Formats: sequence, C-alpha cells, structure tokens
Amino acid sequence: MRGRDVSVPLYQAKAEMFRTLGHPVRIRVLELLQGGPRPVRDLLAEIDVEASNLSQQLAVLRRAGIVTSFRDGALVMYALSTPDVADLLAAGRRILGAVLTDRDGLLVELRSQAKS
Amino acid sequence: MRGRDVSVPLYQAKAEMFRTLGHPVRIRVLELLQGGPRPVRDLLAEIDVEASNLSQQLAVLRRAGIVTSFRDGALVMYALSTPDVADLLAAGRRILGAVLTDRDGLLVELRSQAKS
DNA sequence: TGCGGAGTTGCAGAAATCTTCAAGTGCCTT
DNA sequence: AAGGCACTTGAAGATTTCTGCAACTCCGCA
Repeated sequence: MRGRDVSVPLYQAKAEMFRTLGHPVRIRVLELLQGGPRPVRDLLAEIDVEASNLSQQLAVLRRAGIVTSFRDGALVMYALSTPDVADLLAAGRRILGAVLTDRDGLLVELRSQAKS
Repeated sequence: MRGRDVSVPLYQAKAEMFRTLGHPVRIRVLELLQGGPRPVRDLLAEIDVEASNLSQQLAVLRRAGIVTSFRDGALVMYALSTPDVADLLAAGRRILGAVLTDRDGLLVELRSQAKS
C-alpha cells in the first residue's frame, strides 16, 4: 500500500535483478567495485568501452539500486550499495564452474583466478 | 585449445549466466525445480504461460546447462543440473531484500516467504 | 572569464529477446 | 493403426536492449 507498484510479483523483481547483471561491462564494474569505491575514470581505464557506454551501464546499475554514486570534487565515485553483491558473484562463479566442467577451456581460466 | 571458442572471456560467460536467469518464467521454473525433478505438465500447471512459451524458456535453461531433461514414459522431466543454483537464487533474494529495504511493499512479501 | 577534463543524457540505428502461431515428434491407449 | 495427450521446433512480428555520436553539465584551474 506504500510503494510504487505493489502488483509487481516477487519473481519478476528477481528476474529484473538478474537481468541487470546480465551484461559483460556491468559484471566487470561490479567485480572492480568489490575492492571498494572507485571513480569512473578508473573503471574506464580498465574496461575498454566508450565513456558514454560505461555511463549508460552505470546508470542501469544505479537504477536497480545495486550501486550508488557520489561526487568527489571533479570525479564521480561509484560503490556497491551492499556487500551482498559479492555473494551473488561468487555463487555465479560456482555454477559456472559446475556447468562448464569438461566443456571447454573457460574452466581452466576459471580455476586459475579465484578472483574475477 | 579444446572447446568451442576459447576467446570468450570469463566475464562474458558470467554475464550470459545471469542473463539466462533474467526472465520471470525461468526464475519460477528454477524455484519449482529446487524441490526436485518435475514433469513439464506440472510446471505448466503452476506457471500460467503457454506450453510453447514454457518450452522455449526451458530450452534456454537447457542450452545454458542450468537444467537437464529426460523422458519418463509420456512425460518429459526437468531437473536442476546442479544444486548450486539454489545458492544463486538465495543470494539474489538477499540482495533484493537489501535493495528494496524501505522502498515499497515487495519487502513485506519477501520476508514472509523464505522460500520462493 | 574562459578552457579542458570528467561524466551524463538524448537519440537513432543495430542487435538480441519475447511471444505466439502453426506444424511436427513421441509415446501410450484402444 | 488411429487418436490424443505431452512437448518441441520453426518462424515472424513486436518489444527491449545495446552502442555510438553529438550535445550538455559540472568542476577546477589559468
């Protein structure tokens, strides 16, 4: 009775959550932010994508409430809005491992970097 | 050197994984399958979607390697390919909780069903 | 005040997803 | 072998998401 659209079913909200993570650039951003807040310019330096594109992807994450941003002088900083995100990425990694087992070279890469 | 396309970066595989979960019907299927293997007809009875549409979504999950299927007489059964999927859904639930806090009624619904 | 660096926003064309319809396969029952 | 239930597949139009360009805002500095 309080918020916006009470009729949005829970499973749809969940789907939107996952869909938000379903983009390479957005995944990379989240992985980088796991190490703490970072300015856009840093992300830009590591991700190889156009500035406007990165901004669009950051906006998607912001709208979903997964990251927050604030200005620090001339720079704009981004940070995870909750550390729980790390769990999600970790769980994703585990499934990927299970699924890719003996199904091409990614597995090797996966094992060799407990991070990323 | 073995599998299909070694050049597919890991973070892209991750993004695809999450994107696969980014659909309401697919989320529901996975939630239902957490209780064990089920025939399509059961899923169909609980999900309110056309048979052909459900089939398409099941195919997406199958291609991603998240579920497996096998025939049992006249029925086709589906099952999670790995129990790790439950962790992923649980992690998603946690983030949703964190993100939605004091941001509309879904929170209430979320708390009241540790399942789903 | 005028510049340049740092990001964001609006858009439009391109690409990927969804949804549904029609047709097809498999298996069981009679 | 005929019929019917249980699903899957193929295709096409509708919708959503991506990407890159151009224009714009905000801040710090000369």
